[in-house]
Amino acid sequence: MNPYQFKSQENLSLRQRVFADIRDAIVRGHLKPGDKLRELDISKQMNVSRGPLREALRDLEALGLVVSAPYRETAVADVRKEEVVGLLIPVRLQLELFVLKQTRGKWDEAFFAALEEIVAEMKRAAADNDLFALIEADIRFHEQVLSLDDSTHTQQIWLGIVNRLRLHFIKNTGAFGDLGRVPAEHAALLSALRDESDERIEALWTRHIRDEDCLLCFDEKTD
Amino acid sequence: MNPYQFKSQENLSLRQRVFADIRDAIVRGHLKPGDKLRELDISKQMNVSRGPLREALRDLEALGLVVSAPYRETAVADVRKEEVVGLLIPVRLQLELFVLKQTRGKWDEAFFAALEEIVAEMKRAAADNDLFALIEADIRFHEQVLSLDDSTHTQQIWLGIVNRLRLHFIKNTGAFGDLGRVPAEHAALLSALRDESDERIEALWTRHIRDEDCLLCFDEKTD
DNA sequence: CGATGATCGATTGTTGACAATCTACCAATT
DNA sequence: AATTGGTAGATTGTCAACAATCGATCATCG
Repeated sequence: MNPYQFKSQENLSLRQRVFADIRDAIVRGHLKPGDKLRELDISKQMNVSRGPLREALRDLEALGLVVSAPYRETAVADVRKEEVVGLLIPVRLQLELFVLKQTRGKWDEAFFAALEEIVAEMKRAAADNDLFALIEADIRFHEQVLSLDDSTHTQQIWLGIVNRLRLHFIKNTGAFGDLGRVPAEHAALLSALRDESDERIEALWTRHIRDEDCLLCFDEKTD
Repeated sequence: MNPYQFKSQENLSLRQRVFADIRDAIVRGHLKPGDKLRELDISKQMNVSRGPLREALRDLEALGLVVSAPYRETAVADVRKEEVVGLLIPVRLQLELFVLKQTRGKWDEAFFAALEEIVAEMKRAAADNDLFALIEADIRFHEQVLSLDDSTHTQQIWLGIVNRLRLHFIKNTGAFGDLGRVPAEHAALLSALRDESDERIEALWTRHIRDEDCLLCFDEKTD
C-alpha cells in the first residue's frame, strides 16, 4: 500500500464550479440581495453555456441563496436576521448537539489535532483582521465536528443552512467588535471536548452558539 | 373589486412537473432505493428533453431523494430509520414548535376550520384503509400549521425534510396497526390549539411527534 | 496467473439554436 | 383619465446534436 495519502482528486463538473463561484460571490457580498442574475450575462462572463449555469442556479435556489419564478429573472435572496437567530441557529445547535451525543467516545487525537489547526487559523485571521477568513475558519471548525457523523441527513440539513449563515455573518460584519474573541471561544470549546463532562460540553456549546448571535445582535442595541 | 377570490393560477414549468412526477413515483414506492434513473430513458418515457429533466433531478438531489456523482447515473436514495428518528423528527419538532410560539395569537377561525377539514379527510382515509391518503393528510395538517409563519427559511427547512419523511412513512407501512388513531390524535391536537394553554400545547405536540415515530419503531419490537 | 493497457458501448456533460413568456411602453377606446 | 389591447425587446424555457467520461471486457505483457 501507499504510505502517502493523496488527497482525493475532486472531479468537479462545470456546473459545480459555476455554483461555487456564484455562491462565493454572494456570501462574500459582491452580489447583494435583490441583485438580478441574468443567465445570458453570466454565461457570457463565465464563458459557459446556459445549461450548466441554469443547473447551478437551481442548486443555489435549493440552498435558499437565490429566488426565482418561471420566466422571471433569478435574484439574490435576502436573509432576515430574526429568521436566522430564531430558526436557523436553533436548528444548527440541535444538529451539532445531536452529532456530539451520537459520536461520544469516537473523538480521537486526529480529530482534536484538526480542530487545533483550525483554531490556529482563526488566530492568524484575527491578527490579520481578515473577517472573511475568520468566518470561514469558524464554519470549518463546526463542520469538522459535524463530519464525525457520516449520516447523509446531517450533511444535508447543514448544507441547507450553512450558506445562509455565511450570508448572515457577512451582512452583519460591523458587529464583530473583538475578533480575538472568536479563536479564544473555540479554543475553550476544544479544551472542553478533551477534558470536560458531557453535560458541561453541552452547556458550553449551547452558550457558544447563542453568543455568536449575540455578537451579531449587538450592533442593533448600541446607541 | 371582485367579490370572488380566484385561486392563484400556478404556472408550472416543465421542470417542475417532471420534478413532481418523479418525486411522487419515489414517495409512492414505485421507485425503490437504489433504482437507477437514466436520463435518456426517462426523457423518452416522459416525452421531454434532457434539459428540464436534469434540472428536476438536481432538485430531487437537493431534497435528498436521489443521489448522483459526475458521469454516473442518478439513483433513488435510501433513508435510514435511525437518521429519521434521531435527527429529522427532532428537527421537525423544533421547527413546528418555533412556528407555534412565533404565531401564538394569530390563530383565527379560518385556520381552525382548515385543520378541521384535514382531520375529516384523515377519517375518510382511515375508513378506506388508504394509507397513502392518510399520510398525505397528516403532512398537510402539519404544513397548515407551518404556513402560519411566512418565513422563507421555515419553508426551506421543511422542504428539506418532508420528502424524506414521506419516504420513511411509506417504507414502514406495515407498522401502522391502527389507522384510526391518526385522525383521533390530530383532532386532539386541534382541540388543544383551541382551548389549552401554551405549555400544554407544547407538551402534547412533542408527545404527538414522538408517538409518530413510536408507531413506526413498533414493528421492530413486535414478537 | 496477476497487473496493465486498449477498446467499445452506454451514459452523462455541454453547447448553441429556437420557442415561449414576461415586462415595459405606447396607442386606442370609453 | 383610466382601462384595455397591441407591439417590441429582453429573458427564460426547451430541444436535439455533439463531446467527454465511465465501466466492462478483453488482449497484452511480465
